Amino acid sequence: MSYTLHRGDALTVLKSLPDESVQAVITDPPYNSGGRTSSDRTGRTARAKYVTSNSAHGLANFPGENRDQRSYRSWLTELLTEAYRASTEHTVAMVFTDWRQEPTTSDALQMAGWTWSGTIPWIKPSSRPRKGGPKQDSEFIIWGVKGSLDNTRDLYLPGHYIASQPRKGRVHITQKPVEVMQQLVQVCPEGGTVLDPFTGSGSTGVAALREGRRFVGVELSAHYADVAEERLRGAFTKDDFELAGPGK
Amino acid sequence: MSYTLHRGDALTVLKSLPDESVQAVITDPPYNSGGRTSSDRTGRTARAKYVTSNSAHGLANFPGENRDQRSYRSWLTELLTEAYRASTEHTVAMVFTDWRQEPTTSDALQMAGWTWSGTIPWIKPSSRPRKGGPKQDSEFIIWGVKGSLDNTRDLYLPGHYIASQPRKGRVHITQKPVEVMQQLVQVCPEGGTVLDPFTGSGSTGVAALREGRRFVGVELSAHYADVAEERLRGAFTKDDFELAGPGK
DNA sequence: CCTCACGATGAATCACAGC
DNA sequence: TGCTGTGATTCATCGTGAG
Repeated sequence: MSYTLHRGDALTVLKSLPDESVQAVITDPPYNSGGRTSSDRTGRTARAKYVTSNSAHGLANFPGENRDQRSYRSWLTELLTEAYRASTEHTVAMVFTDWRQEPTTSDALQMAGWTWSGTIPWIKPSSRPRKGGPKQDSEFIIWGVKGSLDNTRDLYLPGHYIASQPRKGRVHITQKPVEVMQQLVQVCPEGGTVLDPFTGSGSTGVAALREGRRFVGVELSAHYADVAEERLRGAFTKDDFELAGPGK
Repeated sequence: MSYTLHRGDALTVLKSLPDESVQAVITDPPYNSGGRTSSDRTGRTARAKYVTSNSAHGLANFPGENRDQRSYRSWLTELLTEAYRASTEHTVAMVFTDWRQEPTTSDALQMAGWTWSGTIPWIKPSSRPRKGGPKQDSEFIIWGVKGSLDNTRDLYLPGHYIASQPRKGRVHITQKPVEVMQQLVQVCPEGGTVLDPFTGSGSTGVAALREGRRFVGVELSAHYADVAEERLRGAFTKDDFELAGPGK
C-alpha cells in the first residue's frame, strides 16, 4: 500500500486535498489542555505539560500547543470541516482527546457536519495515582460519520481499548499504541485511504499500511516528519519495532 | 449507619436540605438520551428507549425521561447548585452519564459551581455490538469538587471500572453494580453523609451503608421508593442478595 | 468441583410501514 | 412531509444446568 506524507500546516494542506478522496479520518490533535488556567495552558510548551519534570528521555517538543479553549474549538472545527469535504459518504472520523477537551472536541466534530456517533475510552493502565480521589487513566476517542454508518460491512469493533503507551523505543510524547490504531483503521474499507492531519511519529500511518489501507498524512515539525517518513518506509519490516517499539 | 429516604421530587427535597450537611454527592440522573431525533428522546418512555423489545423481564418504567437537551442542562444545573449548597468544603460530586449527555453534564456541573476534575469510564463488558463500527460499551462518571480535593486522606481510587450490570435479581432497568458504588462512596469520609437525589433502587445507599457512611436519598417513583427502602433495610444482611442480586 | 453447551440479554440502532 | 410505533438485528458475556 502507498502513502503520502505532507510536510506543512494541517489546515493548509487539507484545503488542497481533492473532494471525496479519503474514507477515514483518524487523528490525535494537540490537546491544548493540561492546565487549570488559560495562561497555564498557553504559556508552557507541550513538554512542560505532558512530561514529568525529571523525565530522562529526550523527546522533542511539538508545536501547536498555545491555543485557548475558544480558539481551539474554532480551529478544530475548521480543520474537521475541510476533512469532511475531503471525505466520501459513510466516512468515519475519529479524534483523540483528553477529558478536559472532550466537550469541545465533540462540539467541533458536530459543527463541522459530522454525525457524532460515540465516545471510545482508551485506558492507559500505568498512569499516576491521585491522592484523595480517582486517578485519570483514560483518554477518549470521539467518533462520528459523514452521513450514516455503512452497516453493510461485516465489521465489529470493540467499544474500548486498554493499552499502555509505547515505552520501549518511544519517539513521540503522545505516541499511540500501534495495536490500537490497527483496529481503528478498519473503519476504512480495505484499499481505501486513511487521513491523519497530525501525523506525529506516524503510528496511524503504520497501522493503515499494515492493514492494507492507503495513508495520507500531514506533519508540521520537520523532526517528526522525518521520523514518520522513516517509520512508514519500514512499516512492513521488523524495523519499525526497533524504530518505535512494538506498540505495547 | 443510618439513612433517610425522601419520597418526592429531587429538586424540591434538595432545597429543603440544610447547608453543608453532606460530604459526597453520588447520583445517576435520568439521561434523557436515546434516539436520534428530539421527539425520539422526549416522546418515549425509558422502557421504550432503553429496553430491548423482546426482553422477558418486567422491570418497571421510571419517570423523568422527557426533557430536551436545553432543559436537561438547566434542570441538572439547578439540581447540582442545590447539592453544592448542601455540601461542605472538599465534597466530591459524581454524576453518571452516557456519551450523548457527557458534554451537557460537565457543563451543568461547572455551572453549578463545582470544579470539574475528571471523567471516569465505566465499561460494561456485555453490551450490544454495532455492525460496521465500534460498539458503545461504556458510560461515564463526571466528577468534581467543591473547592479543592482533600489530599490529606490516604485514598487512591481507580480511574476506570469494568463491571457488568447486575443481571440476576435485577430490579431496575439502569441498576448499577454495588461493587462499583462501594468504591465510589469512599470519596466520602467515613461517618460522613452521601447524598443521592435519584435513588432508584438504592444501590448507592446500600454501598454507602456497607462502607460505613450515612445516606440521604430522594426518589420520586413510589414503586422504586419502596424497593429502595427494602434494600436499605436489608443492606447488612444477606437479604440484599436475594432482593437485588450481589451486584455482580 | 470443574467443564462445556445452551439460552438469554443489553440506559440500542435501524428500516419501514402506517397514520 | 413528518412523526410514531413496531419489529429485526447483532455478538460477547453471563447464568444455568447437565455431564
